[in-house]
Amino acid sequence: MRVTMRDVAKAAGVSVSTVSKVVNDHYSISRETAQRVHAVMRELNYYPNARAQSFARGTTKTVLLLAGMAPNTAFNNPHMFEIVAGLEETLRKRGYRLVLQGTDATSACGVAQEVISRQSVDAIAVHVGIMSHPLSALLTKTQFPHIVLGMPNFDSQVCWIDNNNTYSGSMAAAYLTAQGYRNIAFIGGQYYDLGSTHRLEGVKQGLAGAGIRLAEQHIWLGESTRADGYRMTGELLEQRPLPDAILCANNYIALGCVDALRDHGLRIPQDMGIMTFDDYPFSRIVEPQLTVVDINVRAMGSQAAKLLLDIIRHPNMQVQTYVTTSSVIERQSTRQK
Amino acid sequence: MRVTMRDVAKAAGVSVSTVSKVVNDHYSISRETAQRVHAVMRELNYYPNARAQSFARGTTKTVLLLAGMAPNTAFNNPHMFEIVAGLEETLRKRGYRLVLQGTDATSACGVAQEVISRQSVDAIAVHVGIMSHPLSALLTKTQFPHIVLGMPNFDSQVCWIDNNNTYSGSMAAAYLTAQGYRNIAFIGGQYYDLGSTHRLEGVKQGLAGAGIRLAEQHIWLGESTRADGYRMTGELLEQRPLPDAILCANNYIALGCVDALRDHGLRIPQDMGIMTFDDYPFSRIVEPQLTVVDINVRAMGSQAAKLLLDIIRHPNMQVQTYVTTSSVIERQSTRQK
DNA sequence: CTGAAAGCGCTAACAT
DNA sequence: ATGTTAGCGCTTTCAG
Repeated sequence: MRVTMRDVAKAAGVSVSTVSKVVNDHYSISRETAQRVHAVMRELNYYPNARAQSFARGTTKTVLLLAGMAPNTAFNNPHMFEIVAGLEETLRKRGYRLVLQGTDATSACGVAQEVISRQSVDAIAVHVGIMSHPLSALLTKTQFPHIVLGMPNFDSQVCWIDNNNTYSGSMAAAYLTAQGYRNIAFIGGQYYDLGSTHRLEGVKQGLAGAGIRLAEQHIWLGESTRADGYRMTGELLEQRPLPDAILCANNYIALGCVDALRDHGLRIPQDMGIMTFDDYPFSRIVEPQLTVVDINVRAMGSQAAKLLLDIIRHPNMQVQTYVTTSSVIERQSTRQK
Repeated sequence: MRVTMRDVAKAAGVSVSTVSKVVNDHYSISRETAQRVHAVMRELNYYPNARAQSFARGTTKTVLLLAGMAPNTAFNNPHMFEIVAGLEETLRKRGYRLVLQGTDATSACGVAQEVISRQSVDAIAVHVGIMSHPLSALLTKTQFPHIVLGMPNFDSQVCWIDNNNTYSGSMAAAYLTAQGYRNIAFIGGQYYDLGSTHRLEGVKQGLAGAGIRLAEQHIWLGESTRADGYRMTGELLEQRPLPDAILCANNYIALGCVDALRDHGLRIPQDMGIMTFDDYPFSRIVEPQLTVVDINVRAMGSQAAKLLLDIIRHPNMQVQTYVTTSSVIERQSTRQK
């Protein structure tokens, strides 16, 4: 039979409540009894039953992550799992566990509803990819401790955290201008792609800071695919004067951009500098390896965990925050000073 | 205040045990009472408290995954997270939850020890990347429900599941011979890389089945890196007669192989066929896109979940099994018939 | 500083 | 078919 607190209490000649206090480092316990009880616990190989603890305490020390996990998600969106890893690590260090639950945008709200009602976890993290209006309403109405990983693309009172894409954009601009580029182009996603839009915004700001204007005919927006990156680059290359560097909003677009430059016989970086965002998945595969603004999404996950634990303590607190975890990684696709 | 079973019982004019039986679909409950109680539950918006359930039942309906999750794991090893997704999906469909815990090979055993003693989960899945002798001993000694994802590279009595790399190897060989290739080479990882070794074994078998022998000078083994793939391909190309196709044990090696062929002025697939294993991460990026034996690791995760649930029911059952979830994806790196 | 005792909300014999 | 009741193992007042 499993050894319980009663067994320890009996063997140590104290009451169960004393054992409980020892387990929980209660201040009122004397050094001697604490030591004695600890010795007995070790001797009997006692470990408190986690289920009983969470029942008695009314908390699970557990956080649920709701995210889309359709087939190939790990391949198509490794960033998400890197955020998860950061989240888990920091939660673990603070005594919490992360439970994973795959779902989609339509059923996420129902799942959250049940989890909240059943009190099976202490808080919920929601990947922005499955956010919806009903879920947003549920979270704000119940005030259940939560955080959304990524800024919702609609107006919402939920707590969220996202990386500061605007800042990353201005970092890219600052880097390129520092390398002497003066005539920069941007190809990216459309208005509903908030990440791309913010990066573009930051690029404009960064360039403005250097007294440079991003010409309208040097901004191309389309789909975030290799194919559309190729197409946009083609169109861009028909403009005169040619830019001296192209900033791609993400890896997929960059991949098409590189293809297009090769097909046009333009050398990187001699004829054209290339820079993009995120160090994955392709930036190190293409020839030449790409200079990027790397975004440490794991750090963002870690930050999300910290915020979430704060929110658990203060459930009515609202946080909506950008974190900056980016840095430039200089490679061969831009000319070095 | 939260609504409990007592409230439901009172409002429905029945006892708590009846409510409990309704909640659990006990056979002894009449249709009428079941309906009435359900109605009350809905009206009061009652959901059973998960913590109390798991305390009273003595089970958590939860599985723990122990895996290495150091920074960049999601980028370097997306396969692992795809397995996780498959595991989670199937567990969820059967009423179980997956909790994630990052750890490393040295601390994994202690973590497992504590989890088992505290009974905080019903079973453990362990990624083979963090397996160790002590952990193996712990799992076999305690007979705690577990499954190792991947075959341990040492002799062990633990339960494990792995994909059938030997079979995948023979599939590759069968495909290449069917396309008319007759003089095939293999470049892969060294003996301790079990995946590569098994693939090679399968390739030999498959070729033998077609009456072809894999010549010793056409087998090169090294590190699983782009650089070593490049090196091995270079050495291979000094052999005469040249092979008509090269099988690469994985994407990293294939990447270097493609580089080397390009540098030697050999066209793919006109001068040399290329084939590799796994559809990620690079097989679709390189020019031309690579024909591969795709291994559906998500299906393996799903299979692992099913086995684990069996093992929970029969804790003394031992399973050590290979699953075959692979298929050939024909692309442009091999000549088509 | 320590102990007694009342729960936490549900499950599962057992009785009716 | 339904109800009674004794736990599950720990936490947490409240007395002492």
